[in-house]
Amino acid sequence: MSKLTEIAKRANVSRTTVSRVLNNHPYVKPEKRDAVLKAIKELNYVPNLNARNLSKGKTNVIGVIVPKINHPFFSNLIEGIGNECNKYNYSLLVHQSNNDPEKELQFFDLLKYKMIDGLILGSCVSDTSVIDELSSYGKIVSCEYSESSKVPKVFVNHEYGIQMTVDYLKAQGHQKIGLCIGNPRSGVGISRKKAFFKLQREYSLKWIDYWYFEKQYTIEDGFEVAKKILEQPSRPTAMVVGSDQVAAGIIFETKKQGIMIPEELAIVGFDNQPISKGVELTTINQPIKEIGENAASLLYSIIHNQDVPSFTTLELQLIKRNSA
Amino acid sequence: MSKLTEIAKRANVSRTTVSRVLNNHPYVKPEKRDAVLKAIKELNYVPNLNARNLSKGKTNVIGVIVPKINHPFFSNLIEGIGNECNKYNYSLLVHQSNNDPEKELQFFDLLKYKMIDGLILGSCVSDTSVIDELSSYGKIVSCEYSESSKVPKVFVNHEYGIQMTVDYLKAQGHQKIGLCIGNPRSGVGISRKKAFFKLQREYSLKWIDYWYFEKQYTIEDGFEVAKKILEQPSRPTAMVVGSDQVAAGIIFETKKQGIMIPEELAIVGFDNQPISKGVELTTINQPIKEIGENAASLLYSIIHNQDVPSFTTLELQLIKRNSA
DNA sequence: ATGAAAGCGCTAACAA
DNA sequence: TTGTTAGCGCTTTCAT
Repeated sequence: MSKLTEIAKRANVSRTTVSRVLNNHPYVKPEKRDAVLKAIKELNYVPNLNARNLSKGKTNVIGVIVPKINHPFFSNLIEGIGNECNKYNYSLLVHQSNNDPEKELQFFDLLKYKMIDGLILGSCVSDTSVIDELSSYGKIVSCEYSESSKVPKVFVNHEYGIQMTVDYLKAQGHQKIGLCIGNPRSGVGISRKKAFFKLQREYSLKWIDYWYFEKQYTIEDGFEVAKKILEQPSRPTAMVVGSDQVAAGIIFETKKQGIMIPEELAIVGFDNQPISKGVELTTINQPIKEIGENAASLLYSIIHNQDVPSFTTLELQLIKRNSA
Repeated sequence: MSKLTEIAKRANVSRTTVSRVLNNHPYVKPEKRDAVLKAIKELNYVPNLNARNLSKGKTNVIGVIVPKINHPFFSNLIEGIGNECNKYNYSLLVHQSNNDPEKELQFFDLLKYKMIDGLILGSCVSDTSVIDELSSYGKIVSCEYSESSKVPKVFVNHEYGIQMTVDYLKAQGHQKIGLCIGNPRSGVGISRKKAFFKLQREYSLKWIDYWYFEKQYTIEDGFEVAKKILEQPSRPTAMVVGSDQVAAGIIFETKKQGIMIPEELAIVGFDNQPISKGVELTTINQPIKEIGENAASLLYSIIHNQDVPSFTTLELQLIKRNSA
C-alpha cells in the first residue's frame, strides 16, 4: 500500500506537489503533473481518506436519521436525499432510531465527533434543547417542524393538509370523523393531531375517543385498525389517516368484510404513495422526494456557510380518487 | 474544541493515559481515571473520530450499495443490515447505484480509500473481475449470487423459488405462463430467468416472446404490464412475477378492467411483502430482513478475520393466497 | 500502572 | 510554480 510520500519520491517532486495533483490544484507544471500521474499508476497508489479527512477537518459525509428505513415515506425521503448527495459527491450515513431517544443521541455523537459534516433529521423525538445544543457542533436540517430556532426546516404544512381533508369530508356531510396517525410525539404527529382536534372543535364534529388511533405505520397495522373500527358500537363515517399504507390496509380489510367504501366508511390518506393509486385512495399528495432533495441541498449550503431560509414550505394537494 | 492533550495536562497525566481511559483499557489507577474523567467533563471534551480512524486504520463504517433505496425489497434489506450494524456499533453508508456501473465504481472507491471497513453488495451489475479486484482492498459480502469466488454470498435459491411457482402453476393446468422480472443483469435476474426458461422448455410449456417483461419494479410498472398483457392477441393464463409490487399493480389493473383473478389470469409474486396480503397475492416468501442481517453479520466476521462459509442459503416458501 | 516518542497519511501556510 | 515544515488529533509500542 504505497503512500503519498513514495509517489513524491518516485516522481521526484515534493509531497505538496503530489497533493496538488491529487486535488486538482492549479499551478502545477504539466511535466510534473504527468510524472506524478505516472508514478501513481505505476505504484498503484490509493489515497487514504481518513488522513485527508483528519487534515481537512471534514469528511464529505452527511447523516440522516429516521425511525425506520423500511417505510415508504422514509425510504422515499432518503432516496431524495441520496440523489442530491450524489450531485455533491457526498456520502450518506443512514441511521434507524426506532423513535428511541437513546439511539438518536448515539447517532448525534457522530456529528459531535466530526465523523459527519452535517445531519438531516428525518424525524426525531429528542427535545428541542438536545437539538439546540447539538447545533453548536455541526450543521443540521430538519425535515419536520421543530421548535428549535437554530435548525432550518423543510416541510409541508400538515395543518393545511389536515384542514383540506377535514373540509373535504365535512362538505360531503361527514360529522363523525376518526383520526389515525403515526408517532404522536414527532413533529409531524404533533402538528397533525393539533390541527385535527382544533377543526374538530371548531366545526363541532362528533367525537368518541376510540375513533383515535396512533402509532400506526404499516398495511398490516391498517388491517387491525379496520377491525377495531368495524367492531365499534358507534362507527365513524370517515377516517383521516396519516399514512397511505395504513389507509390501504384499512381499505383491504374493510372491503374484505364487505363494507362499502366510501359509502359506509370514507377514507382519506396522506402521502400519495403508489399504493394509493392501486386502492383508489383519496389522499394528500406530499412531495416527499423533494423534501429530501431540499433538505440535502440546504444542508450543503449551510455547511458551506451560505445563508438559507429557516423555513421552506412545500405544497400539499388533495388527490381525489374513490375512497372519499 | 479541546483536545486530548489538554485533558492530559489538566488531569496531570500523559496522553496515553487519557487514551486508555477513553478506550476502556485496563491498567489505569482509579484516581487517574477519575481525574481524566473529571477533566473531560470540565473541558467538555469531544473526541475526534477522524483522528482515531486514521490512527487505528479503520472507521467502523460499512457500506451498502443498492440500485434504489425506495424499493420495498432494498429498504427491507437495508433495515436488516442496519439493525445488525446497531448491534456491533457500526455505522451504515448507503449508496444508490441506479444499476449504473459507473456509480458502483465510484462507491467502491470508498472501500479502497479506507473510508469504509467493508461493503455489502445489495445488488450489483459490475463484472466479476471488478469485484475480484476490489476484494483485495477490503472485505465484501454479496446478497445475491455472484461468480466471484472471493466474496461470501448470502442469498435465497431463486431457481428453487421459480421451480416452486412453475410447478404449482403447472399442477393447476397452466400451459401458458408469462414471466416478469426486474433487472435482467443482476445476479437475481439472471438466476430467475435461467431457471424459468429451463423449466419452460423442460415442461414444453407454450411460449410467446411478448409474455416476457423485464425492468419492472413498481406498482405503477405493474399497471402497464397488465395493460400490455390484456391487450395481447394471445394471453398467458398465468404470470410469474419477480416482485410483489409489480404483481400487486397487475392485480389492481386487471381487476379494474373486470378480469377475474385467478380464473382468467393467475399471478404469483415474489417476496411476500405486506402488500401481498392486501391483494391476496400468492407469492414466494423471501426472508429479506434475514438476508440483510446475515450479510452484515458475515461482514463483521470477515472484517475480524473469522472464517465464514462462502454460501449461506436461506429458505424460500410458497405462500398460497387467492391469486393463483 | 504510566509515559515518551514515533507514527497514521495527508494538507496548507508560508517562503522561496 | 515548487518545496519546507508544521500540523490534523489520536493510538500504540516499548521501556520503565
